[in-house]
Order: sequence, then structure tokens, then C-alpha cells
Amino acid sequence: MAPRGAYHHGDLAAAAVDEALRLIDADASASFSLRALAERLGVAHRALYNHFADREALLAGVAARGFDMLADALVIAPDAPSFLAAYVRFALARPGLYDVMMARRHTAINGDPGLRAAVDRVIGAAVKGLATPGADDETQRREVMRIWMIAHGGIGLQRARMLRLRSDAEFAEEILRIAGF
Amino acid sequence: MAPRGAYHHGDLAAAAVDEALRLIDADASASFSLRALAERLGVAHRALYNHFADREALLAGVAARGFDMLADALVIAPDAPSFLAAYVRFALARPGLYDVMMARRHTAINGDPGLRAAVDRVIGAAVKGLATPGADDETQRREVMRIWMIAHGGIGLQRARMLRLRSDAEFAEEILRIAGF
DNA sequence: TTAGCGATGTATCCACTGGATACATCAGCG
DNA sequence: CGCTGATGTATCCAGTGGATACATCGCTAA
Repeated sequence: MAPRGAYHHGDLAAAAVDEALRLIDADASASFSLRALAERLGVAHRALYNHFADREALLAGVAARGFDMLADALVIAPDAPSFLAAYVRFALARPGLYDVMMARRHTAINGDPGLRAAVDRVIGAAVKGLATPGADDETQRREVMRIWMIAHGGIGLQRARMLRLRSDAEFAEEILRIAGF
Repeated sequence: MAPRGAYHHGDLAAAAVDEALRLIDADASASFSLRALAERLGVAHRALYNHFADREALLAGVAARGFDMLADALVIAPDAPSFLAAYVRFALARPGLYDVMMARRHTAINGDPGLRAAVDRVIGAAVKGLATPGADDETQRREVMRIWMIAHGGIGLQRARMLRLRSDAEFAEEILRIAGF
């Protein structure tokens, strides 16, 4: 909307999402305060409310950007095993962001068109990246769900250290075997 | 420790965990404040700090109780499909509690002996409930991980409405097929 | 050219939160 | 029977998300 030297700040909405991503990555959770975020942007904390209805709306913006980045990481996977590996790598590299993405509720996803579109990009990448030629649609759909469940569940359990594995590297190897690759 | 008419309140620690469970179930998240909890117990909010170091310690207590209840729900499952079904039923019936259980970090689980023991009860139930006779230990271990990943991941994706299924009932049916049962 | 309007940002306030410090109460043991 | 340590209370604090009122200034229409 405001490409260059626009008004007071430029494009505060985008800058806020950028900075929020940095803060989230920094301590692997979305525990930052709006005030800390605003201070880093050199702006009164209330200025953010001109672009986001509330904290939740800002996080929805962060989630949308996260799904976009995830889709970028997934579309280049040449086959199912590398697809799964790329997904796991993304989630373990940016755990705070992954949490924000996955914590968004149904209403948020369907309410925010940008967020919905980004999620759909990821789903599209999954359908293509996990396609098994010759299988009917129902089977393909189920295979996407199966891999996604194993990936998402494995990530959560590994992060909670419930699997008793020695390292993330060992986990990355193990999950491929478990998925049947 | 304080069985009957003990001191001022009786057993505030246990009562606090009970009441926290109610609040968590009520709005499907652990968003309650210590003050609201204390008020319901008829006690100054600071009294809780005589039993829990901080909010996180209280939630660790809640998580321990959650794992105990989950283990109770799992040990009676006669075979692998009913085990999976029971796990999913528990998590979808008490989403707030399930989140609290799964959000506990490595340090919390290993630091609190009660929590650790409760987690081990669940793992023990899984190993028994999912046992496939005649398979070697490594295979059994991997099968436990596979089902747990599918269950935990499926639950998370279903709750975020990422799977595009019509209802929790449909999900419960679908996940059994996906697990290969 | 300029008036003023709407978008953006600021100043200040509020109720509420988790947590800290200091003190009061009282069960049970010597 | 008096002391002590466990338990609970009173009060304070800085920090939080959010609200209301106002200031700034680019853009557009006359």
C-alpha cells in the first residue's frame, strides 16, 4: 500500500510482522509484548492498533507469513521423503513460528483471507509433493493426511521430549522409517 | 499430607489442581488467572505460592493429574484400535487439559517426579496396549511411536480444522483407517 | 493553490496480571 | 504451655493488552 517513503513510518503493518518474527524466533515462543515490539519499531505501542485489531490479529498475520514460507520450503521437494524431511526441518528450525501457525483457530483461518490462502498453498504443495501416481483421489487424500499427522505429531512429541530420542538428527532419520520411506 | 480438618484450608494444593482442572475444561485453555483460581477457593491469591513456586509449577501439577487420568483411560483398552480411539477421545474431550499436558517442557517433566511418573504410566500403557506379539523390541518401539505420532498429530490438525473433515466423529473413524486398523 | 479530511501515530489512562515483601495465625511438638 | 514453622493475608510493584482523546500530515477536490 505504502511502497516507499510513505507517511510516518512507511509500511508499519509489514514491519511489525517482520519484527514479530524476529522476536518469536529469538525465544522460540510468541511471548513478546506489544510494547516491546513497538519500541523496536520506534513507535508508540498503540500505533499497532491502527493495523491490527488486537494481539491475535497480529499473530494471524505472522501465521500467514509462516505458512507462505513453509509452502516455499515444500514446493521444491522432489519426492515424498524429502517433502517430509523439509517439513520437519522447518518446524524444528522455527519452533516458535510453527506454534503460532498451528495454534490459529478455525475462525481465524477462515476469517483472515491471507491466512486462509497461505494455508491452502501448503495443502496444495502437500497434495503435489506426496502424490502417488495411479491411486484414486480418496487414497491420495488419505496419504496426505497420514504423512501430515505423522509429521505434525512427531514434531510435537519430539519437542516435548516424549520420544526418548537422543537428538533432532536421530528423530529426523527415525520419522522417515516410521512413515514407511 | 493433611487428610481431614487440617489447618486453615485442608489440602490447598490438591484443591487448587482440582479447581484449575475445572477452569481449564470450562474454556478449553489454561488462560485462567491465579487470582480467579484463588477466589474460587476462598483464599488469598498469594496463598497458592506456599504450594507452587509459580504458575508454571501449578500447571505441572495439573499436567501430572492429566497424564494419570489418561493412563487410566488407556489401560482398559483391549487392543490397538481401541487404544487409539481412547486416546483420541480423551484429547478431544478435554482439549485444554491435553494442551497443558503436552506443552510441558523437557525440564519440567524431568524436574517434577510426579509428572515424570505419570508420563511413564502413559508410556507403559502404550507399550502394552499396542504390543504386537512376536515382533522384536525395536519394531514394537517403532510401532508405539508410529501410533502415538498419528494420534497426537491427527488431534492437533483436527483441532486446527486443517483436515477439512466434517466432525470429530468422522475424524475418529478416519484416523483408525489411516493408522491401518 | 489550498482547505480539510481521513489515515496514521502519540499521550495518557485503566483494570488486571504474576510475583515480592512483610506480617498474622495457629497446629503440634518439646 | 510456649515456641516454631507451616500456612494464609495484606499490600505493594512493574508490566500487560486495550480504550479514549488528541495530534500530525499526505492526498484529493474545489
